[in-house]
Amino acid sequence: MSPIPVFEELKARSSVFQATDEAGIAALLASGGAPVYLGIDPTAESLHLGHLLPLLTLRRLQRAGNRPLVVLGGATALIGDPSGKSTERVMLPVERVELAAEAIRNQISQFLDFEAGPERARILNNRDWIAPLGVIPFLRDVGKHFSMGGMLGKESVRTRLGGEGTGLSFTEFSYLLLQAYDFDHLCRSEGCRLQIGGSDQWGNITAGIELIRRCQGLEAYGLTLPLVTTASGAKLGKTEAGTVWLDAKRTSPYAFYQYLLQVDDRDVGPLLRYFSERDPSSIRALEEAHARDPGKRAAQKVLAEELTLLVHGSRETGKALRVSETLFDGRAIRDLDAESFGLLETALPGAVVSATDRDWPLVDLLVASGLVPSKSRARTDIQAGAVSVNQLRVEAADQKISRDEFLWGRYLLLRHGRRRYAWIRLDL
RNA sequence: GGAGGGGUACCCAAGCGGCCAACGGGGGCAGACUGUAAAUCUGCUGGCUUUUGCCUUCGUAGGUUCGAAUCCUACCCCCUCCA
Repeated sequence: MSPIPVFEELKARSSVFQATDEAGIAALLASGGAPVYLGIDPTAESLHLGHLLPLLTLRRLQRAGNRPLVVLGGATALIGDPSGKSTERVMLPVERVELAAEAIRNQISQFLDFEAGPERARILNNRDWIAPLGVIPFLRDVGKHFSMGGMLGKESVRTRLGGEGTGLSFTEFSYLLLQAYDFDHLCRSEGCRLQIGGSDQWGNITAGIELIRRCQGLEAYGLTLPLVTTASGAKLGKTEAGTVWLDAKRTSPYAFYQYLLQVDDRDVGPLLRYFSERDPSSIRALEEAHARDPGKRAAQKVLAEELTLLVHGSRETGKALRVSETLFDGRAIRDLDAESFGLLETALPGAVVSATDRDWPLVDLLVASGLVPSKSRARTDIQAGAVSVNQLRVEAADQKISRDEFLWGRYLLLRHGRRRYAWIRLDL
């Protein structure tokens, strides 16, 4: 167990954004075996970096002896949470939500312990108790406890009704009731008194607390975690190129590792505190080392390695590390052997070309490798000096690549910009 | 329901008959400098293409015109004020 109370630890890690009753929560968590509820709506078939803080916090709470209850929103994902959204959402098909729920269930499993005794984790699906509800009982038993005034006062509703947005449908407006009902349900069935969630969940969480007080006369608690953003203001894991997913098929372990390795100096300290397993004093030491010699990226390396290990396991992490060293530690690619290059092939995007041709226009190879979307873009970029082949910059847009430029008779290493690499393999 | 204002590329925002694929800013991409960082400076930024050019875009649908994002008509949506 932690040498300091777990709630204090969360605060030390800046992981507490809002809490309904700090003393009450601290006492509940210290008492041991307290069920803690975290809801995740399955809106995509993978979790992404943004889900990590709530999950890892739940994991910390479990290690401190509490019992995680993860609720997959099989029902709520069909309604759509307006919290934090400026426009009405497109409704998801039922099948998509079901697939997503299954996929996410598997991902969550790797973060929590399902074997332990009283604190063993459980994953539930709110479809199981919401779907059977009839409209009339729901409106009478749940709806009656909500005042329009209170609901209209919620931040998520006000921003949608107030501004220039697209307004808010009744469907999304009623989301709050469902999540509140979930908490009430878990309180009855599992004795759960604490819900955690992202900072945008505050309104939903407090609604549940209120419902529990009215229906059961019990006091329940809520805790929100900060929205993790980067120094440039973006949400962590959201880039122009897309989302950083936890699913290796969507974001390769190498890409995942690289994303974290490239984190802004200003962000790395806070991110370590949020995510690292290391204790606060060791994190502080790391930050100091990083401040002395930021070029080494000691802090980023720890962050990237630790999280890649957690999400993708040691095998993939080792691979991501080796590939990163090969590509960025300034060694000549020719000094490698074909076997080592084969490792790059498994980590980077690339393409296989038929050996029947004698030579290939570079623009075609760039398009085939996925580094650029079109030939015209490839030409533009070559002329801007953005492209190199086997670590040599190419300046001529009509450059052709001949067979003997392939290393070991079959591999070509393409680079676009400073850090995007791809391979071309000759199909022998 | 009435009066007015507005819908322009990823976002904001100019343009208001030809010189408009459309000023400017942001974002993004790339180059220089660095540390695979930040800041700064520079270039590019609708798509395709053998760079000659072709195709698509200024809320939607029509119309006027040699020619429209710019004018006309209808429709849809948003904002402000009045009821």
